[in-house]
Amino acid sequence: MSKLSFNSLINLKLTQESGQTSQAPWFSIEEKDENNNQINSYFELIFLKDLDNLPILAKVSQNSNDLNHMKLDYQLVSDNECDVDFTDESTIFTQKEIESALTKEITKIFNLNFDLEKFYKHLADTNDKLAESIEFCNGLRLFIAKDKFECIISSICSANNSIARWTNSTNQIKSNWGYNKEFIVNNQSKTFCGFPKISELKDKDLKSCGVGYREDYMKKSEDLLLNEIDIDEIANMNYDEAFETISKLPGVGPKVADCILLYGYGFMEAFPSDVWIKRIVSHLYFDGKEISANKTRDFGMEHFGDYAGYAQLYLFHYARKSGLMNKLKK
DNA sequence: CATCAGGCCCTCA
DNA sequence: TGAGGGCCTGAT
Repeated sequence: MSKLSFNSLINLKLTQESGQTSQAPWFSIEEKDENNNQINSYFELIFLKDLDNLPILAKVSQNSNDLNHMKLDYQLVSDNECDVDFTDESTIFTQKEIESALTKEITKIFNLNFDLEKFYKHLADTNDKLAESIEFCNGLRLFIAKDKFECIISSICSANNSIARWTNSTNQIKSNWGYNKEFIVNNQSKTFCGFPKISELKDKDLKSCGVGYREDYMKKSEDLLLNEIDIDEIANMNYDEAFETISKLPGVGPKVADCILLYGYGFMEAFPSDVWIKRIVSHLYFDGKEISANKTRDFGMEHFGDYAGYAQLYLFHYARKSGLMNKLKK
C-alpha cells in the first residue's frame, strides 16, 4: 500500500455526492475503522496525461471524522492486487514518476489548491448571506473533471435532463466505447471504464444510450472539436474568450458553457445559472423578485468575482440542505 | 395516461 | 433583445 496523503480541508463524501455535473460519482465503498468511525473510499480509473496517458486505478479515502486528511492508493492495470508490483516489465515509468503525476492529478480533480478557509473568511468578513451556508457545506470542494471531452459531452447531456438519466447515459457511453479494464476491488472483480476519445465517439449510436435529441448536438460538437476548436487551447484563454469559444458548440448555451468552463477547465469566475440557482439568488439577494437566468449570471459574477464558482456550489447545496429548495419548488 | 426534468435552439415581435 | 414553444425519454 502506498503512503500518499493530502492535508487540506475537504469533505470527500460531500464533494463526491453533491451532484456536481462534471462527472458521475466514483465507485464507492464504506468501511468502519477500529473505533467504529466511518471510512469512505472512492475508486476511479485515471489517465495520467504526463505519462503517455498511463491508466491507473486511484483510490481516495477519508475517515469521516477527520476532514483535514485524505489518503491515496492506486493499482496499475497490470496488477490484480492492491499492492503495486514495479517489477512488471510493462511498467516503463518509475514509482516516483507515477506517484508524482497521480498526486498532481488528484490535487487538480479535488481542487485541493483552492484555499477554502480564505473563502469562508471572505464570506464572513463581507457579511454575505452565503456565510451561513458554511455550516452545511464545510469541506465541500469543486469536483473538477478528469477528462475535458467527457465534461463537454456529459454537460451537453445534462441540459433539460434528469440526474438519473444523465448518469445512466454517460455510464453507457463509457462502457460501450471507452477503455475498459477489470480490477479487483474489495475482494471482488469490478470493471472500470474511461471516457472515449473524440474520434472514438464519431460514428457511434449515441441515441442508444438514451441521450435523445441531444445526439445531434453531440455529433456536431465532435466535428467542431476534431476540425476547428482545439479542446486544450481553451485552457490558455481568458474567461470571456473561453466562454465565447465553447459556446460555439451546438447544445452549449450559457448554463452548459459555464459548467464546462468551471468543472472542465477550472475557470473559478464562472457562475453556472440554472433554474435552481436563479430561484435561490432571486430569493436571497433580490427579495424574492424573480430575475432572469442571464441576470442571475451577471449578478453572480459581479458579486462573487473569483469565488463565483464556489458561491454557486455552496448556494445550491445550502438551499438543498436548509430546506430552502423545497420552499422554492413550484 | 399526463406531466415534468439541474436548457437549448429557433422563430417572431 | 427577449419572450415563448417544442423537444428525446424515463420516472412518477
